[in-house]
Amino acid sequence: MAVPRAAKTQRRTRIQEEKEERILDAALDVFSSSGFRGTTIDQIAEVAGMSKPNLLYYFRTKEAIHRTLLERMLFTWLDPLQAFDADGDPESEIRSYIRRKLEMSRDFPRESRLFANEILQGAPHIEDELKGPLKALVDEKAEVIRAWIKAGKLARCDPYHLIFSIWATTQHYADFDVQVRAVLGERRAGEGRFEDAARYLEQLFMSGLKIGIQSEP
Amino acid sequence: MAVPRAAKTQRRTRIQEEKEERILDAALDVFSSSGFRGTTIDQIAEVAGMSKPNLLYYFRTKEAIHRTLLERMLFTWLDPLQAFDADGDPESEIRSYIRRKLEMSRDFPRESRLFANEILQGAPHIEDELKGPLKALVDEKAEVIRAWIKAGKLARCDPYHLIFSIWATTQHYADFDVQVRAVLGERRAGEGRFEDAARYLEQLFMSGLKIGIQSEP
DNA sequence: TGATAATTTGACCGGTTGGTAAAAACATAC
DNA sequence: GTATGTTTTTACCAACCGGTCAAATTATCA
Repeated sequence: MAVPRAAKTQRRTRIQEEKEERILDAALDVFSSSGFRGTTIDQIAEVAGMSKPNLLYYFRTKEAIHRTLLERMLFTWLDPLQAFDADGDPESEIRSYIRRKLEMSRDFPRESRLFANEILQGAPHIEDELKGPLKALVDEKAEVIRAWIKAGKLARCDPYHLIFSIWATTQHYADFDVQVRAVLGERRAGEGRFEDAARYLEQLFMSGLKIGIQSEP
Repeated sequence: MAVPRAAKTQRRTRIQEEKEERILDAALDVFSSSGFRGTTIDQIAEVAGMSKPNLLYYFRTKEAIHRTLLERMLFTWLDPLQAFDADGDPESEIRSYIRRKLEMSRDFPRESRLFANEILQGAPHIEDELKGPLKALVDEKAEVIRAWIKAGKLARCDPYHLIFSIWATTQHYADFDVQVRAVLGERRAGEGRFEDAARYLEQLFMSGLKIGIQSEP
């Protein structure tokens, strides 16, 4: 009897781990650029270099692959915001948050697009995660920001929209990559665009929030 | 002989115009939330309240509907940037550009999501539009911004990334609407969120670009 | 080595999908 | 009325899609 995913040995074999990883990597490729419904198992199988039934031996359904990817992604997604430290000072905390998020757009664009796709379609698979853990985390960090404002370390502003604007501007470079490249043209669309973006965003947010500037009482 | 779309009369009849409009509206609904491949003709037909073959009498293929929507959308999409006036002053021009883009996110979220979907999938249908007309327009406006900076009316910054950041922050409220609502919670997710966003973004960009502030020579 | 379990394959299935054909139903002009 | 052109419907098809099954192949280990 061939029960998938090694029910007998319980411990996953080397070959299982490798194949599952290859499948998830291929699936991330396809899902992130075609969305859930736009992706076929055959496409994933082809990218992963195996037959469809073989792939389905490791993941029983298309949904199972997608679910696994979303779970992994959400975890790393919340990570930078977790690191936001109430005891740090606003300047370095916000600055490094922006930098980290931008690095994620540069290094994990597929994950960003997978997330964007999911949200665009109305977040059918992760609505609970958004309303639960994500909201809780943002609420917590918004409170931190509010405290900084009260302490006069930051310009008065809506903490939620501040967070939204950091998400939007940084993820833009992953999600709208094609557009960014098209507009910048070949000459400026190299890897340097991320450093340019970092410089610009730092300036925008730092002086936009009047961090380190004591003008206007 | 029944040639679709009135080849004989040449002029489109009232009934044709109405039906085509209904189809496009329904298609915008479905395409914007499911992407091209994720959308079925049957879904569009059902939302439009007609049978699939009847729908295909007005648009011969799924692609034809999609193409029509994208063309229309691109036109209105570039409109606010067109309005960017070199002879105006930076403060009011940028301020009103942000306001307009945000209004578009509020009033035409489906169009925004249609565009986002297309870009996410690598812009297969509009790559030429991006590299041609869009790039040309942005190049032109970037030059305007550069001139403002040279004239000391604006903080020194990369004009392209300035434009990107306005796109990103404003469109975020349409494309990531589900997430925004989830995070804000029921209490704050009403229509007022757009006014909050407008206030916040105005502050961010106005003081971020040091418009009207003469600190630091 | 052989026995046993894990992996891979090819053939297949029912449902869906984009799209067609032809004729029925409807509108319009004379 | 009838003739002509337009719109809608019914029935259909071939390709595709997610997933199953049983048999064949390969790895593991006593």
